[in-house]
Formats: sequence, structure tokens, C-alpha cells
Amino acid sequence: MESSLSKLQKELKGHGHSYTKSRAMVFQAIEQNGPLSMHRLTAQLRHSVDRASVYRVVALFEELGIVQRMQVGWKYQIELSDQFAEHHHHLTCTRCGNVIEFTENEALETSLKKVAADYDFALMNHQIELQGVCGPCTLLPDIS
Amino acid sequence: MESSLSKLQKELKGHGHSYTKSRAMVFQAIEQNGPLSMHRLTAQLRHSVDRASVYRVVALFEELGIVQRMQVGWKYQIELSDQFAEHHHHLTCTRCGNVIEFTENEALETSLKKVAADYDFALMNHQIELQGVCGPCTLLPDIS
DNA sequence: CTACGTGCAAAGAGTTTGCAACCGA
DNA sequence: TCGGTTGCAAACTCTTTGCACGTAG
Repeated sequence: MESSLSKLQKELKGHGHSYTKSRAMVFQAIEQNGPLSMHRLTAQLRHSVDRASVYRVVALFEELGIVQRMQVGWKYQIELSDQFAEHHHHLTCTRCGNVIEFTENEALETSLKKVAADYDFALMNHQIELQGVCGPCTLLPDIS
Repeated sequence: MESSLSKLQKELKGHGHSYTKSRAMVFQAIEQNGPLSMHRLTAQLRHSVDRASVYRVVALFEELGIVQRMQVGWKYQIELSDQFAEHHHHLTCTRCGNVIEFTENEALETSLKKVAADYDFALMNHQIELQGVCGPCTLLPDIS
């Protein structure tokens, strides 16, 4: 709690930006709620931070690598980036919409590195999105 | 050329939709240009298909699994899906913006299946996006 | 005190929708 | 012919911007 805010403060000041109430609020909203669409994020902060400011803060956070966008189907959501949350990927259930985070296993990481090496790329970053049907949903009657 | 259009026709009729000029044109534009943003796609078809119709056609194609969206940073692009183009993923150079397609190796696929199994998911689909700096760009002088 | 940050309102993209005309089967 | 499809224009949603005021350092 306390410690991630002070880390945020350090991160901001270190790059010549102020630590402000709005920025702290946006950060906490993301930290507490996990992956969040802009719509839900602005809705949640409706009474405390202006929509335009939320966009500006998120843009700054992305620039500083504090948050990142993750894809969920066609939309995106904002979440803390690896610096503030452990590196991970997502498994989305296409039935119930539930998102599960998973951390990469070594074999997976090795495979990715190999691909990059094959194409003479210096790998900087990567995203993996898996879609499927989760266990509980498999037991449900067919919808279609 | 001919054959992919007739496959398109079959796909449309098979699901109770008409094979129309607009749909053929949208399909060809995507087929010939590879990953394309909506902006570029509508621009390219400016004189032959209305913007609204392009959106409607793309929506239908996605529904039928003819095309899919791929993420490039924050934006997305439309490309033919596995049914019409070999299953593949993308390696994007963050310097020059070049996108290289790569086909998955077996180790990678196995790793993904393992992850899904670990979480009791029936894996339906997946996307992988790698970002890095390509060989030629590595040799360029620093920008920042 | 000064520059950066914010709220408000308005502009700008990108995307969707209603409706009449059109076209494929 | 008839229902699905398209073009056009307008509406909507999401995001960005200009400007005056507020606030951190």
C-alpha cells in the first residue's frame, strides 16, 4: 500500500514530474482493481478526477512504463506494468469473460527467445493472450 | 487469386450471406495488402466502398472468422485469419515499425498448451506479439 | 513565486445507426 | 419480387486540446 505509492512518487520525481493527488488516485484505482478499461477507470474516478486528466495521467504513466495496455478481445485495459506487478500474461474465458493471470514458464520464455534470435531481433517486450473456455464454463449447457 | 475469392463466396453463402461486390473488394484489399488499419483500409476503398459499409463488412468477416484483429502497440490492424492465411504471429520492430510474421514452433505451442491445461482451460485461440529491434536497426546510431 | 498540473468545455477522431434506394438470388 | 446490403448523413463514443485557474516544489 504505502510502499507502492512511495515508489510511484520516486518514479515520477525521478523523471521530473510532480507527485500529485490525481496521479496518486489514478494509480491506486488501477492497483486496487487490476485490469481496468478506460471507461471503468474514468467512471470510478468520476467524482475525484476529471476524465481528461485521467487520460493525461494514464498517458504519462504509460510513457514512464508504470502502466501498460493489455488486450481483451477488441478492447484494451490498463494495468500496472512489470515494474509494479510481476511479469505475467492473460488467459481469458470467452464464455464468462473471466481473466486469469499466469506467469510464464521457462520453456515458453526460451521458445520466444529462440524465435526472436531466428529473425535477428533484439527482443524487448512481448505479450501473450490466450483465449479459451474455463473449467466451470465447460460444464455449462451450450449457449448457441 | 481466383480460388480465395471463391472460398470467400462459399464461406458467405454457407452462413446465409450474399456474395457482393463490396465484400469481395474489402476481402481483396486485405488479402493484397496484409495487415491494414481501418483507416488505411477505408482510405484505399474510398472510391468504391463507403466507410460505413467497410465497417459492416469487416464486422461480418470477423464474426465469420474470415479476418481477425492484430494488435500493433495501441492500435489494431485487420488481417486474414488462419482460415485464409497460415496461422502465424508477429514480431514488430519498435524502431522502423516493420512487422515480420513468424509461424510458431512446436516447443512454443506445447508450452502454451501446458499453461492452458494447468489452469483447466480449453484453449481455443491465442495471440503472441513480440516487440524488439530488428537486425538492421540495431546497427543504426542511437536516436534518444 | 513559477512552472507544471488540472478542470471545464469544446473540438476531433473513429465507429455505429436509421433510413431510403439498390441489388443478388 | 423480396429480403439482405449499401450509401449517405447524422448520431455517438472515445480521446485530445486550449485556456484559465489551482497547486506542488
